[in-house]
Amino acid sequence: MLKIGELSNRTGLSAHTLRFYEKHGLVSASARSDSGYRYYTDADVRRVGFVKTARSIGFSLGDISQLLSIRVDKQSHSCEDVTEITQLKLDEVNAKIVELRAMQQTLQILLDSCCGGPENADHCSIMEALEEGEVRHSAGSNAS
Amino acid sequence: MLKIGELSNRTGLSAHTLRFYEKHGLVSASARSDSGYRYYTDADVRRVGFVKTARSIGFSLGDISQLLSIRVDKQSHSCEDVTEITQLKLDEVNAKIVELRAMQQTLQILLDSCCGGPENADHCSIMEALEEGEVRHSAGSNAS
DNA sequence: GTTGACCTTAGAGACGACTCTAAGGTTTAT
DNA sequence: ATAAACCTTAGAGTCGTCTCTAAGGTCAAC
Repeated sequence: MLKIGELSNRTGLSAHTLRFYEKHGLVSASARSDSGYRYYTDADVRRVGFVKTARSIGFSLGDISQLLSIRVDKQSHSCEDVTEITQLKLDEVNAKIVELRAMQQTLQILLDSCCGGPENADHCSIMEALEEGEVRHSAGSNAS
Repeated sequence: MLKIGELSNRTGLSAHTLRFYEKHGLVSASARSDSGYRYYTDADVRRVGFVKTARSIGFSLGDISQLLSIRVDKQSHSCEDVTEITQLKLDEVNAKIVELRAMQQTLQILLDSCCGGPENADHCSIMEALEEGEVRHSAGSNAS
């Protein structure tokens, strides 16, 4: 039975984050002391580990919610349920990569077109390209 | 001299967005009617176009702020100033791509490891991998 | 019996880029 | 003269994931 600070030390997640996860229904302490302190069981610790691993792969808290509800009742769920979530995530990631590659290309073209020197920017080809809107890019939008 | 709705139609940016940009110092109307309506000049329209183009490439509003201040006084700025912003953006984009590719790989490995069938998830290898934390990935974090 | 490290809660703040609302004032067409 | 379509403002809400604060209660050591 760990207190929140001990769990925090063990997982590297802050106590704040653990409470935040609890508020969002991801992980809660199985027990509380009389004074209200959270006490985490080994099962809780494993659940936190699961969340942490899923998070590190890039699953959103919403995804993880779904995965957790599969986890607590694996009998009632199929591998297909799990792969569906995973596949959707992969699709998302792939879509983002496509977007970012378009940005990458455009930025590289702009950089290649400009001398980058100490000359004044009066005829800077990057500025001109932005001015003209003459920027080819297959996918668009979404800043940092 | 265009009113905000006309500019909105012409640029595809909503009037809300144009006002939002103004609030953040990106684009304002050069003139106002007696009753306070914004009137945009051709120069304003070009400035909005510049913002829109830069945005479509992936520059943040902060980046665009910097680019705009170069734009209004190109003499005092060098190509280097412009390429620096662009290079930083490219670095950001590249870093994100690396991150996403790590996620992509991990997700693909997980998908490959699982049958994805209608069997119950009791021995699902994806769930097991998340459980064990046995997930290899070179870069991590950041969900959708 | 007090210090100091720990814990509690509700709620606010941060990031970025919008998006929308409420409560009005103006312009244009009929 | 009235309706419809436009415009104004300040400010709140949205998304996701925390991160922090204020104002206190609790626990272990000395």
